[in-house]
Amino acid sequence: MARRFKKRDAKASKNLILKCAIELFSTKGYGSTSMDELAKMCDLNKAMIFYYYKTKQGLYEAVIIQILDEIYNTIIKENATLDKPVDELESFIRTYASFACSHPYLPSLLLRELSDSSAKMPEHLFFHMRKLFTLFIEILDKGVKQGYFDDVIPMIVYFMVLGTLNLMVTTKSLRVKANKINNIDTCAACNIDEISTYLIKKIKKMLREG
Amino acid sequence: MARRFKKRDAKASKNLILKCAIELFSTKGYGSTSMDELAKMCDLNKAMIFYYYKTKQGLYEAVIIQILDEIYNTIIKENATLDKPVDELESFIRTYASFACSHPYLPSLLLRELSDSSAKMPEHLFFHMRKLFTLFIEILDKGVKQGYFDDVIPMIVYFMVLGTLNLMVTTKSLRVKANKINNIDTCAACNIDEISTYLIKKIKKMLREG
Amino acid sequence: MARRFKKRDAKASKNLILKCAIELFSTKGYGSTSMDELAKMCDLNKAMIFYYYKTKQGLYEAVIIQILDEIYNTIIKENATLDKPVDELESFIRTYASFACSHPYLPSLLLRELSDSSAKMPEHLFFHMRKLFTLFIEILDKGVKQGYFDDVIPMIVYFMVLGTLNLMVTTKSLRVKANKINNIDTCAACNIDEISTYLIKKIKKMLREG
Amino acid sequence: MARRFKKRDAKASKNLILKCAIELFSTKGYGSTSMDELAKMCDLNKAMIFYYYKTKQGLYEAVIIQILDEIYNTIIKENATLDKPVDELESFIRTYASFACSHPYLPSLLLRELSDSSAKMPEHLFFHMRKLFTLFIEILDKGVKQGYFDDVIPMIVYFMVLGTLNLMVTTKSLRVKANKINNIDTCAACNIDEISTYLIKKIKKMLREG
DNA sequence: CATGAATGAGAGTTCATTCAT
DNA sequence: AATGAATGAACTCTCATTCAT
Repeated sequence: MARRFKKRDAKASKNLILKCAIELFSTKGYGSTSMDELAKMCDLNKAMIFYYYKTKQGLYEAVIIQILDEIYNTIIKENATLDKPVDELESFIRTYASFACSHPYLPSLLLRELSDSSAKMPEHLFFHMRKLFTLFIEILDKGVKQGYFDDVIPMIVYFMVLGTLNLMVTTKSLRVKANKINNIDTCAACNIDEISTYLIKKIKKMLREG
Repeated sequence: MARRFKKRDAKASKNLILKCAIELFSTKGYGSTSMDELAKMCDLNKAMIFYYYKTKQGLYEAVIIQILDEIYNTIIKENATLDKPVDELESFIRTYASFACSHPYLPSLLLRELSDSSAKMPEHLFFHMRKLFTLFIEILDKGVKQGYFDDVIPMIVYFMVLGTLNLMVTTKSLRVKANKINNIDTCAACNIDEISTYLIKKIKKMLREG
Repeated sequence: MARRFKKRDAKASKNLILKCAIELFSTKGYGSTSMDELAKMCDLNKAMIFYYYKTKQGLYEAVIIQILDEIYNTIIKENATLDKPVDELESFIRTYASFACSHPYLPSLLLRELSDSSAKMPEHLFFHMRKLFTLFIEILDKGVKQGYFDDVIPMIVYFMVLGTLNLMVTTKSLRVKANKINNIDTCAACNIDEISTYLIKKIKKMLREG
Repeated sequence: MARRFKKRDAKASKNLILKCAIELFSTKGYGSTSMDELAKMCDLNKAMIFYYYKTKQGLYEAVIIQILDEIYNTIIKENATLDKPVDELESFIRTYASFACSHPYLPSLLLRELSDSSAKMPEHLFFHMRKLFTLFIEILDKGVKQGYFDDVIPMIVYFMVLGTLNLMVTTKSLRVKANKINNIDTCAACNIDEISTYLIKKIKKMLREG
């Protein structure tokens, strides 16, 4: 006999919604994601979404904060064991890269959000975005003070890292396709480690003194 | 006697729609852009949009192709007068940057499109995307052959350029805001020329032999 | 072969919606009236309602204004031929009464609206309400000046007329029922003319000098 | 240790719900009142409402009965000390008026209910409505028999009293506003005693013999 | 070319109500 | 007695699109 009412595990339900929402929002974008579809995807009643997250926009913000928090915490943990800024920079890049890779939807979501009419971005969401950047700045600053780096504009360097990784991850399938058609080298076979290694090498060289 | 029907030549109407569509699609995303709004924006009947572009998706593709074509043509024209690959690279970057700046919606649209579930991207749209990249490859290749550049993975370098510029342009207002709040250096005051100059310098250094 | 698209008679459609809306709003109240039901009732697509009236609230206001206007115009026309205030008062009452009777939903709608948290009543709706009352005031004023009436507080007298007529009309079926059950005299058999006659007689007596 | 469940005695909770329900139903109408809102208003769990009153409709009926009962009992008590019908009539009017004034939501609720598609009004609710009217009839009858009143149709007189008072109370803010805008005399400054006094005087005059 | 009326499907959101605890 | 999670249906409203004129 099928039960009419699902299990009453609030945390599980709330998390399930968040998890599915991350996937949908990032693959289809905010406007093209429907709450009907989301509800069906996590096999929950549509009303539950609003029960937990009030509005679609509210859910969306929860999604972004969740992602940013995860990255931030992962990076912080990794960097705890290091002390040379060059290593910390490398760790930052590798962590972000592997995170982006294992959460392939995340970059597109961040890209989308960053490129939105950003004026109206809610404060608490904005706050989480700055946290990650501030961490990056500190690493570069330390590197400059200790003589490893020179001529640094943190914001631009930050976007060179994020922009490149995000695009490389999100365009994966596109690059494979382009490679097949035109036989142009789109780095179609590169895995994320190779990409990170190249990027790190180049960023280091670019920031080196002299 | 007032005319019931506005008399505009077809081309003007079609172009007006395209122009407004570019702005809307890039500021709000595909799903959140409504044809009603678009029609109101260009003071034309909604049915005209469908008359000219058949479907919303069709209009969207026209928008992207239009953008890519403009960039491509602009770059081609600029580069016609140059012959050193280093100069061509610089020209490519500056042209793209200033274009992105004067069409502030374009980068977000490209970011959005690139990061979409790209499998279903229509062939002819895809074709235009590759054209631009191929141009970039040729510049780098020439640079390598003539001994200016070394250890080049074109795809990654390409995304370092596009990713950085796109993000710097689209996050402008966000960066200004972050700077005011936290007093962190977000390059809030940099104009597009300064950004380009820094980027070019770093890319050159990074690709230099040795 | 059934046509997929209905006749394109804008005026007819718009009026049909208004007509049905009057009936629904007044029999079920604002909150309990659904636009789905309304659409079905006038055999039109639901979207048409919003096409013509923007929102449910907008439609509701159109309904009230429509009603008030009809009453006002009817009374004005009737009174054009009269000049003694006593006759005008009688005409006002009879016209309103017969109108209320032939539009049995109107009084309930007005009652509802009047008794709403009226602060937020839209200006143009409010305007139409005052028009009718102003007309009533003028009649009474003339009556006082010409020595027919004495000791008049127009607002209260106005509500004695409207309140009584509205209640008598809307409670018709209730009164019939109560009469059957308890054998109490609820004026169950009175028609609107008898009611008006009694009301007029009493109002006149009540306003008479001395 | 914080208690998970609030400990309120049943009666208090049940009454609280009723009290809040009266206010909501009368200010917003049946259809526009939500149980969610009601629960929030009395800081109780939504399920409790259904625990005590089974359905929304059930709660609504309880609300009306509660109101009618209060009025009835108040009037009965006041009239116990009187014996002249003229005084009883005056007492009836004053009591109802002051009650309406101190429970400003009540008249609108009664108006609403009376003007509803009254066929489906539940029997026990109907019963309470008749009780009040029967009381009024008895007063008038006595008055006729003792030669104070003449030419009386109780139902109409009843509605002249109720209709007028209800409208005067519910339109208070509206009348103030209209007075400010148009400078027409809407009795905006009258208090309930002045209104009652005028109404009583007029009703008496109107029912007087001759 | 151009218009406005018409459409069906689906959007986000709220509803009254029920159940497990 | 009391709670919060869960539900399905209904809600207002918007969508892309089509047709008659």
